[in-house]
Amino acid sequence: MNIGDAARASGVSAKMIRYYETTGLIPAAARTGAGYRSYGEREVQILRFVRRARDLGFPVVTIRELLALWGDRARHSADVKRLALDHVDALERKIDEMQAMAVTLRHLSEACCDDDRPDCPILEDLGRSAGRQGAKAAGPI
Amino acid sequence: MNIGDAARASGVSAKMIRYYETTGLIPAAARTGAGYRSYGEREVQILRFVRRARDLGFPVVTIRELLALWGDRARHSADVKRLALDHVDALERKIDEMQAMAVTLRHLSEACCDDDRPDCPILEDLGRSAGRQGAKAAGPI
DNA sequence: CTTGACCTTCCCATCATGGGAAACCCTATC
DNA sequence: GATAGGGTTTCCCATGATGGGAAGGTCAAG
Repeated sequence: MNIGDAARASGVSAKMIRYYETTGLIPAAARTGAGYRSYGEREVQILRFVRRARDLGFPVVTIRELLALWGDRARHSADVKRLALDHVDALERKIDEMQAMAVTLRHLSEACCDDDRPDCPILEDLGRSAGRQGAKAAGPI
Repeated sequence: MNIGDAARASGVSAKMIRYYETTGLIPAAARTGAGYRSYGEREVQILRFVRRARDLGFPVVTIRELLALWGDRARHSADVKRLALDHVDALERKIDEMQAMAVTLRHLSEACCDDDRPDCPILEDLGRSAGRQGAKAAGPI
């Protein structure tokens, strides 16, 4: 199987397969006489694993650990679970941040008259200097 | 005011101020005889605007539009509102994606025995080839 | 005049991904 | 056997927003 077939079979683009190989996430593929990378079912399996983990939002560093555990028959499932739950925590932190942004923006938008007049609470919020966002180091000197 | 003071007063790092200047997001600062960038209240105000917009998750391209509207006394508030609500939509799409990931991972983790045995539904999910994730182009030829 | 803090530009790195060029290879058709 | 088309290789560059750091110039206080 050439890289294009492996890409189609795994859902990982050929570009990314090469990238994963150079960064050591996946082992280097065997080569044909002409230098083409060659893949079998086993390799496609690994690529699918990576693809699925990416779809679940795991960063590549964590996928590296997951792959290692996957290949370790003496693994402790608790280690896998910890990686998964740590990632869930990270996801939830980001979700909370974004929800806070969305709530603020919805509030401001509700108060916006939404017509051809220039008055706009959104711009007023962004432009008001009262926030003193940068005050951490600019406090009373 | 030098760039360091402007950074402290606005909450935008000196590095980012220079970056915003080179990308044209903010106008080039005036220079002292020695070539130092010089900032006044007006410029700090702009930087705070950018900072607040970044905190609300707006991408820089959109901040560019927001800044233009901010400076346009003939603006229509509806245009601002549209930018804000489009961004809320984008946030919500990402939130939904991440929540789906978190839900899947929590389900899998609940089923994980969480001890020193190797059996793990998380790895089983990642490794199962039944998914055929890459099947879009690999279907019946 | 020295010292330390500040400023300048320039380059590099992140993270995961894509685009594109130049060269090479393989297969099918003529 | 020649040619065309599509696949593959490596290499370089770009993204977006941010930080790190080096080499060198500047300013203000002592």
